[in-house]
Amino acid sequence: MPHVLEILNERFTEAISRAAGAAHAGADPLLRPSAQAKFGDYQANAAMSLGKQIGRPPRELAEAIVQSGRWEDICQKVEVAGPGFINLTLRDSFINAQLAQMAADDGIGLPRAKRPWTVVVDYSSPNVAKQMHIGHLRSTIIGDAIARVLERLGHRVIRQNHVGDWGTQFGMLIEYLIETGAAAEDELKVADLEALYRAAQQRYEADEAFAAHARQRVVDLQAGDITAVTLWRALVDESKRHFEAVYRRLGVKLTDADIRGESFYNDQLPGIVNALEKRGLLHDSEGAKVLYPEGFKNTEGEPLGMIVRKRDGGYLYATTDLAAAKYRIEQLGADRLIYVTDSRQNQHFAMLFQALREAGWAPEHVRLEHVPFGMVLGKDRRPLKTRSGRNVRLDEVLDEAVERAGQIIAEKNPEMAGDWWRDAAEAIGTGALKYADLSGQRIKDYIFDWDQMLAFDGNTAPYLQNAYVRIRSIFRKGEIDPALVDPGAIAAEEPAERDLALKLLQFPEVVGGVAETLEPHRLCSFLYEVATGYHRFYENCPVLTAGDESRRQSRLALCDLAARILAAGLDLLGIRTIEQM
RNA sequence: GCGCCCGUAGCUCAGGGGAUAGAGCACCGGUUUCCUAAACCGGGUGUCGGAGGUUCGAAUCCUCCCGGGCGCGCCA
Repeated sequence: MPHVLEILNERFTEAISRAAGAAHAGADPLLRPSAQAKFGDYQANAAMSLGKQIGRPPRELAEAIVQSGRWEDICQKVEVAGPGFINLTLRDSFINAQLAQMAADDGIGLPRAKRPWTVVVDYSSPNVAKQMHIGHLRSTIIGDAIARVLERLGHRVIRQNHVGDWGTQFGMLIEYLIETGAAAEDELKVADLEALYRAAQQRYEADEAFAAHARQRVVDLQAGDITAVTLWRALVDESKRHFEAVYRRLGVKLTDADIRGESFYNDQLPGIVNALEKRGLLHDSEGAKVLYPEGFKNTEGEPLGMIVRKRDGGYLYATTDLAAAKYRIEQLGADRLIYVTDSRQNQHFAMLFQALREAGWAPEHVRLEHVPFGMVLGKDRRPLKTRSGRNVRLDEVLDEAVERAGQIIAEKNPEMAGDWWRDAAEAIGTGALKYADLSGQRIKDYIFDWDQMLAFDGNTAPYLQNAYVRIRSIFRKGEIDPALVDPGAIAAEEPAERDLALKLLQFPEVVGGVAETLEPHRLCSFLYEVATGYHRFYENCPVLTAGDESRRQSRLALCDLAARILAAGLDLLGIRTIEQM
């Protein structure tokens, strides 16, 4: 089912090629929702630039486009205004028909990709033997939303959680576990991974003999020594349980099956270096093997390189990233690679992508995309830390979010109690936390502010959840089963109804935009507009007491469609809706 | 030094070639015999960091500058 914008686009493309010549059949009509109500519902801005291009007065060209087009069935008014704007007012019957189609569709008008991509989304990527902290929040939340959106549009999404499960730090951890006797227990239980890490690190720094043993453990581990490997695996498993618990609470779709850590690529690394060497891409620099992707310069204006093998023969993250990308393209069949990491890694990914092209591992048709995001800052505009200067743990953040949400709803709706209250607190608390992260342009740093994210006014999750709750409340009160509402009954009459209807019809194009730009905040802005539109409708248009029955049915159907879009949109963001709050 | 990113209302943020730059918060004032007032309505905010340039048209694109953040070979 083509959505409104697609239909308009098609009509305009036709009209333009008729009015301006077939040579301009490909010209973008530049359709936008109108800036102001008096300019209609949509406006097409192509005549101005196109007129200039082909040497015709823009207004005249606009008139010609209007004359050449077919509008009667979809527009009640098409007029040229100002220097050459074409303002469209959609026909109510067209709006209603589109709404009916959308409402009758289980997918609420979201198209399924005709040629699905295989997309690998790399996100979250916490470190084994460390607690997940605030630094993992954005990648986890943004990555999950992106994966959900692509999945919903019918693409084959492969989540990859590239956990840090390898490296020299495991030597000290293993040595510490042995030294303290924890290793001797039947089942390794690490109450606090962070504490373990710190304790081991302290020993490492304070005791030279311990450090020497730890370094030996690294060698043992790499050599496959049974004791070292067993303890390493225990640490990994323990960490996975911790990750899993956080993901479940956060409502993030990552599971154990999505974890493919750095260690997975270990035995591929020598092959990677060999292959690069064979292609003549590597240079020797003080004993290290270095690849110089074209177009990168260092301080002195000399080529900037990526070290793929250290002087001592060890490998680095660049090597692992190359191996992982190659694996994703060749083994997983990916034609779109998405990396959700903080913006500081911009250059690293630019170089990585260039290297992948030069090595021939990423053919031209494979899209390589880094999805960078800014930092989480405190109100003081400094990176968020605890009072003692440590990273804020994610489980602590979640606890606080839920607790604060619980207090707020207890205050606003004292009748809620028990499981209802607890469930609502979870949904609102975690929803607020996630939405705050998703609703701004992801490239910017964002200021972490509990009061703001949990506010019931403004562009927040609770506001959206409340709009949904108010709709559901109507159906409860009227004892009406939404499944029995007739999608064809919608007849938007009042301005508030019409505004809401037009907004709802934009859902498919907005979701499509997110899939293209990988910017979830566009969906947030849209949902916020849906919610404000709904609240306005709610104030102006009684539903249950609408008077005549067909109007009542129409409004019920509009309510249900709005509820479904709010719920579906929030679900794409990984945020739950609830029945009461 | 080189590179990347950011700079929009007092605060938090949308808007990324189109008409008079928008929300929320905060501040003031309204609205409830009526489906959740957890809402809605009204009131006013701006050298869009600055200067040039491109364009019929610039917050948006280009150049330079200022301010802030981050990154620049054996960590990830």
